[in-house]
Amino acid sequence: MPQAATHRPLTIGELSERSGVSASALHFYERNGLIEAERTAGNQRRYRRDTLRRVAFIKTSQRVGLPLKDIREALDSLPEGRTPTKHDWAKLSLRWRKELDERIAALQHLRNDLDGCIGCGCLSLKSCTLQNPSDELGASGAGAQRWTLPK
Amino acid sequence: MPQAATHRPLTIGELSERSGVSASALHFYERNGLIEAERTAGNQRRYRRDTLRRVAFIKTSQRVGLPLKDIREALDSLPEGRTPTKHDWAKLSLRWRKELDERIAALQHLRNDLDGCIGCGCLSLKSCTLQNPSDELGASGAGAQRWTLPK
DNA sequence: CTAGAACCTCAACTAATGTTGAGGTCAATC
DNA sequence: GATTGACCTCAACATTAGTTGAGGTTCTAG
Repeated sequence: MPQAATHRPLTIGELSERSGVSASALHFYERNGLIEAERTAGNQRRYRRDTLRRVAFIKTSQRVGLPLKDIREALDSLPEGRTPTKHDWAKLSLRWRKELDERIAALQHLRNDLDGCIGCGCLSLKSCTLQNPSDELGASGAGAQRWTLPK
Repeated sequence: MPQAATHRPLTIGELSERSGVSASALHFYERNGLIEAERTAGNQRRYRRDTLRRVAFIKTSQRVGLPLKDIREALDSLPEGRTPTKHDWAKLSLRWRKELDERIAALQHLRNDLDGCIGCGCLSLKSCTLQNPSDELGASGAGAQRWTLPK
């Protein structure tokens, strides 16, 4: 018995339920170029099943604090039109993991500083690396700057 | 020679320059109860010097992703009216550090999952802890939930 | 074939975190 | 004592990440 049903494209309701992302958010992602859909003759959306993985990636990336703009850029590295292979995803994940590592390092740095800085009650504005994060993060590569909040 | 000048309250321009926070943002923080100021006879703001530390705390907390609402709650634990002592700040910092630890732990967890999950290209929605963070984070205490993005 | 669930678009709204500008006042210096 | 930079308030705008609702269409089950 072939599992034809499991290859049927997903309706927006199905994608929403399976991904835990509301239909309105899916519309929003589409408007912003994060996902795409075919249309039926009657203009309803039909999603390729790998869109599920795409949405999962979006959710996961958001959970670690990335703005959609950055997520879209990353997704742009996936092949257009065809279902991404394992290799495509792995390549993407590698970059992502690197940034995650940097984010963790930055937070640990922050925590250590907190111990010696706010923790002791000093919170000196002049010398405190928490207040001048560019000194520290800048030295460890431009990439880390991406993780500081905008401004 | 006493350093009378160093105890003079700060104008908004001075506070802005020293803290690196724009005057309009300081206005905003005041409207939202994060900082406060005395007024001169001519209605201009004058900040106690410890407001500098308060603003530093706000900035630092924002850098690790906390919303102003939470920051305000934390600051509410500081004494009203008088300059907080070292002890006041230390108490506050202790709580903050705990949350920071939890955030780091959650991110590390996320990164480890990424290795085995997106990293391998599976990103299974059913079983992946990245997709169902409540399973994991929920088990390690309600506090960790605070760190997942709202929604 | 028809009822009702699911879907469509478009516009308006929300919330957080501010910025910008208009129109007017204060204060420190020449 | 006038000028000029710093300050004041208030309202409107910006951005991100969506949600809500109105009004209309499509799909599927009986």
